[in-house]
Amino acid sequence: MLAQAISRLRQLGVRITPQRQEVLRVLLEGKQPSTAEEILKKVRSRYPRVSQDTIYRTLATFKKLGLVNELHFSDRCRRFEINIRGDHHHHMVCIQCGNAWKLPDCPLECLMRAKNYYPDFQIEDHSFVIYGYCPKCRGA
Amino acid sequence: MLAQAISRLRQLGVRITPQRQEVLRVLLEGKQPSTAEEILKKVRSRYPRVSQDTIYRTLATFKKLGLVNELHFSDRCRRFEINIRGDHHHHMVCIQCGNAWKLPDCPLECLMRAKNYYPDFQIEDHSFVIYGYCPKCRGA
DNA sequence: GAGTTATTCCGAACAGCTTTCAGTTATTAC
DNA sequence: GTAATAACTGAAAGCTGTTCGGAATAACTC
Repeated sequence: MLAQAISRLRQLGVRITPQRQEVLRVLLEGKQPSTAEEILKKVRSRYPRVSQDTIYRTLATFKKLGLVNELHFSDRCRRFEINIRGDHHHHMVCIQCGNAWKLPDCPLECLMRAKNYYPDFQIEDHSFVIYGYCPKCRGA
Repeated sequence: MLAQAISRLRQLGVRITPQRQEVLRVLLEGKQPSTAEEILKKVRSRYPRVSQDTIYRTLATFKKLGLVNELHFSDRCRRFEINIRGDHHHHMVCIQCGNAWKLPDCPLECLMRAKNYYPDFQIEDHSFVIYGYCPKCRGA
């Protein structure tokens, strides 16, 4: 998985630095979409001197290459998630703890209806997010 | 419309200040969900001394009272929209110019499927956004 | 293994938003 | 009306997530 991603980077003519490898590793391991800060923390547990803007720049690079998706939930920070081919999905997000779960499917019907309704709009992307309280945070 | 909203504020025990009335007016006039900065600019054209934090505070108050919806598109700032009863809707947003259009419907099916899939998650809200290029920005 | 050039690190800047606090004002009680 | 008071406002400072500029470093090319 990591090896795959790295060879993909190499193909794309991007330098493979230890920092980038580590960011990739963290993204692949992370089960939740992560904020830059979370990623930084994890990367620093191995490479303590990595600066936060290396993280931001790396994520920007990966995003441009399509290796990573950038997500915006209802808080102020961006989250990043590895983009695995054929794994298009949406999220259910806990307002309390910020954790996210994959939704079982995608509102395709709605997307098609919108397409018919606004035929001249050139659709590029879409997002569906459900907000609420996860089982753990419900009681607390 | 404005009078309605104001009487609703009064019912809720919130003070009716000129600043708040003006924010309401701007929101009711605005056809697009607006950023705090846009709202501030418009409010200042009548009340030049209004501070930005009054805008933020007012919007937070209105949101708490359910008078206003907060939206998150793919950029980093929040947008606000007047919440008219019975007018639940989602948005189609132009990546270029930032304008937004109301979608004809809501991905209810998808929401229900998610509900069945994660029965212990307490759903509070949801958002569906379509991104792309509007007819005007397509060519440019 | 030397050169080149992208990438990294660091400090500081920036944008959007929030807090604090002193002063003002819309509302309530008289 | 008038006074009391709790809610509100404006100004400035502060916070958080993100980006920039430039010198130093190190990955890739030959």
